[in-house]
Amino acid sequence: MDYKSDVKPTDSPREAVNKIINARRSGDVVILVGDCTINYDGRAWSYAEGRHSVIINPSGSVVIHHSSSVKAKNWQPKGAETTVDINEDDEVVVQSVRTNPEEDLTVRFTNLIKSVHYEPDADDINLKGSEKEIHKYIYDNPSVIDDQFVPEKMEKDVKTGDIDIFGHINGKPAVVEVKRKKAQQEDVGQLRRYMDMFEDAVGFLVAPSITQPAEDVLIDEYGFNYVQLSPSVVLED
Amino acid sequence: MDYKSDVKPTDSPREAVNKIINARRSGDVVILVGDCTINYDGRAWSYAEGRHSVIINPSGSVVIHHSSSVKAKNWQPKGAETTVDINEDDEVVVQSVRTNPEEDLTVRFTNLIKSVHYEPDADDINLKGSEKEIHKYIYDNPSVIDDQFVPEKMEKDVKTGDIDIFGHINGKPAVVEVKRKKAQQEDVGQLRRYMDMFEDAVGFLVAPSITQPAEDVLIDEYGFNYVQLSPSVVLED
DNA sequence: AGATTGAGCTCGCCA
DNA sequence: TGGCGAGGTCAATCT
Repeated sequence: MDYKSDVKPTDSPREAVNKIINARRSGDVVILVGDCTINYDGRAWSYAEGRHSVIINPSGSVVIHHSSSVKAKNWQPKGAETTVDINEDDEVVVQSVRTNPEEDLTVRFTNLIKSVHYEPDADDINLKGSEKEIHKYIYDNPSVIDDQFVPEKMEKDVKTGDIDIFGHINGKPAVVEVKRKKAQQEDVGQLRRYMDMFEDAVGFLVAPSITQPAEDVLIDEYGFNYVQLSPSVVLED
Repeated sequence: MDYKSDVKPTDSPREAVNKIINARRSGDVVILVGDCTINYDGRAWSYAEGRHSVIINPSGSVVIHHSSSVKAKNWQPKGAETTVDINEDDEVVVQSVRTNPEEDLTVRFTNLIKSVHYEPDADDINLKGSEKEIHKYIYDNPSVIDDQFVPEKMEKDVKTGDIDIFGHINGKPAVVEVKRKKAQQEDVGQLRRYMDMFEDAVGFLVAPSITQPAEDVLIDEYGFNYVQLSPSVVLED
């Protein structure tokens, strides 16, 4: 692998583009750093000027960051057709186009400071906790909901979505909606949509905590139940 | 600005760390590229190994990308305390800690290939469209909802949230809920929550498009109305 | 400081 | 392919 092919500040735009195209042709990730204008047009639109870092992956996906924010300012998901070229004003231009939805992202570098190219790894290793684990924990330990709760099905399909855990309490249908973070009004609404499917059912919202307005609506207005359960309790199991 | 201080593959970990610390001390953005292990522990937890690019901003925010995804694999928002150091095994280690919530992100480089350092810009320029603009457009052009619609208030506070646009039609209260993308069942539920506040009201869901199940519930079950309106129509105005 | 909402959410799963 | 839910969502706004 040739680490010398990165773009340096002294390179002409034409040299820079050649290096970048070569790197992309050999399957490298390319990161460009410099002053640029960014035009995005698609589901929404945006325009920006400033110093950014632009990551171009071999898959065609693009991510653009500015130092002021941890979130990407612009991007293009994998599957986009991404090209790097030079325009009539001798500026390096990155264009990334996707269809369905049709979206166009164009970055024009008025000052390309430098670039980094590197060969991606074949496969990486990833481990993380998920909400599914909490479902399983409750299914295996139904008494955390109610002593009388008998779980029957996880991810039960109904007309308006998936019920996390469905079962019965003393012969009545029981609907359990699980959130791994603080529950809000939207989550109460989700539970209500499921509850509308049944007659005389008992509803539970399970979360590590709940906002006051959400609790008001949940309990006072709908008569559902709140069960406090932290992901950490599940993980320690 | 000294562009020569970037880390090269031939640098020792100790040289690398010195360059990085100097760059960060002078307020530069630092991007590290190499093979690393990533430990995150906080609201959730995760572990990963692989070749990543790590962006460290002067504010302390950190973003970690892998070539396989357009979304950041790990991150730390601005305000985090981020340090770069060397461990007893001569490996470059990035540690980023924040409080409230307490979260720790640690990246250990088993092979730091290279880095890029650059001075961020003082301020960038940003322009983009927002949902507020659509609200204003409807308020100014109420006939897109209904010929009889008379708007009265934008962002009207009610118990369960904010009604986007509130008004009257032939003496009846009218509630308008606006979405800038394809409407789903959740959005119908939101409109319903607002409609529950009034007697004999007329409800409108405004969106560029709507999913079939959402339209079924909206119209057949609740008797509300769907109005097709694209952000692009608003922007052309 | 806490709560709510918007966002080009992306990603994965399943019908 | 479309719909839906999960996510460490973050960032802005207001109370």
